[in-house]
Amino acid sequence: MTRLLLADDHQLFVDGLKSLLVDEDDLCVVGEASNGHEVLEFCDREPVDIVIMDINMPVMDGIQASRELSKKHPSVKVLGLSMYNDRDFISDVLKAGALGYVLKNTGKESLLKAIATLRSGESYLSDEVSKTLLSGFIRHMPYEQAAEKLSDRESEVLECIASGLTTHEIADKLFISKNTVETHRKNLLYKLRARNTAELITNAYKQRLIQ
Amino acid sequence: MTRLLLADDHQLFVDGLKSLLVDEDDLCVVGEASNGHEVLEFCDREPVDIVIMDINMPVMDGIQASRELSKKHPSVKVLGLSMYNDRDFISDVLKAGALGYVLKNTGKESLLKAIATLRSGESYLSDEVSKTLLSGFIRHMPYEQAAEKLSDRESEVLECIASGLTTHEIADKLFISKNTVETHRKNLLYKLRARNTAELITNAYKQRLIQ
DNA sequence: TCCTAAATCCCCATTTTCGGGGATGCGATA
DNA sequence: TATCGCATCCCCGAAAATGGGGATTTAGGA
Repeated sequence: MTRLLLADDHQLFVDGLKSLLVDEDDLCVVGEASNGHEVLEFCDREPVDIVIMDINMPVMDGIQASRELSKKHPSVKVLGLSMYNDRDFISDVLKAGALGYVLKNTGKESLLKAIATLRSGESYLSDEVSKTLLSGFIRHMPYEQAAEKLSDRESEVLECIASGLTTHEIADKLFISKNTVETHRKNLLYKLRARNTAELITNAYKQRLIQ
Repeated sequence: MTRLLLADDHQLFVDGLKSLLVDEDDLCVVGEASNGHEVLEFCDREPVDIVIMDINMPVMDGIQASRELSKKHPSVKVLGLSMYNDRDFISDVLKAGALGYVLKNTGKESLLKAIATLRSGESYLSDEVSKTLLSGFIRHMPYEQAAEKLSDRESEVLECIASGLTTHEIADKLFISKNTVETHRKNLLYKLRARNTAELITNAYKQRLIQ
């Protein structure tokens, strides 16, 4: 009997999944969570085999939750669930410790297969997902390593830029010189491979660095 | 017996809903669709009482589908379903002809209530949703009328800006003078209430005008 | 200890945006 | 018909961003 924890901030989706899984007699939904914190709390209290975790959740998202979980409860397996078939995104999820990733637009069979595979200790990626990952690795190898993480300060500056502040205004707000802000801006443009502010913001959104 | 058509591009969600609704003996899921076109096609073929329609779908989204449906099949009632509790968004859905709107993060009960209410010919908005709508109308009245729709050309220019093209490059791409692009850019800044390109792109993302 | 990354600061030339102004033609619609 | 929105085009000056260059300090890891 596999003990499942369902984590999704959309109650309706959780209800649907539960009702979908209740027919399977080797599966048992032992709990629900609507954010990452609740997942961690639940796993502290009760034994769980697999967490079926939506990635986009408020308070603490699925990626952060997977990271924490793999530290505190390495025996708990995480199956990532999301609508996004995006290379960087999937890559983040797997790096965070998830053993599997399933798109929300796949069917019941795929989900059951993923659960069974994870249960046996192997990892599971649906066909579409593994295709996306592979194509990414092949095409964007030089791009990949350059997609460095932003420093805290850079993220802060990025947010300010996105909200429409000019370099000078950001300098005032953060109590630094405008030259410093200019440097951060330059580094952001370089790191996000953008030619100007517009592309910077677009890429930031696509790479989920803001919002 | 109420005939339901489920429209959502996430097969897993559809499967979940179906399994959730199968217990209700006054409800009957007569079909599924994964985009707006399929909804219209299905309604051309078979009688449907209520379409439970995800708003964010590829090919033809729920808003467009609702609009078409209210022309061609006014008897078919639409229950909008989405994760977004956003005033403008909900308003668009209702304007498109949907009789109800339910958030995906509400529970089974809320959905059943919505179906029953729509069945009786009344409209249904969950508590959260109606709160959002009302607060919006009260707070943003002057803002509201100014949130005009963008023209086709403006949207096109917006996309170009977002992808990092300069005014000159956009002019070349669209075979117009750069003065024209400048004018469009100015109008975009005005319409989206942005002070500069960065805020323009940010607001465009927030108002779902791109991506 | 040495090395590196991050954060801070500075200068300068070129390009682009921003925010005013104004103008024409066209098609819809009131 | 007359107005209105849309798309097109034009000019200009001030402000900001862009893209080079260079620099110091501090904190942390190898």
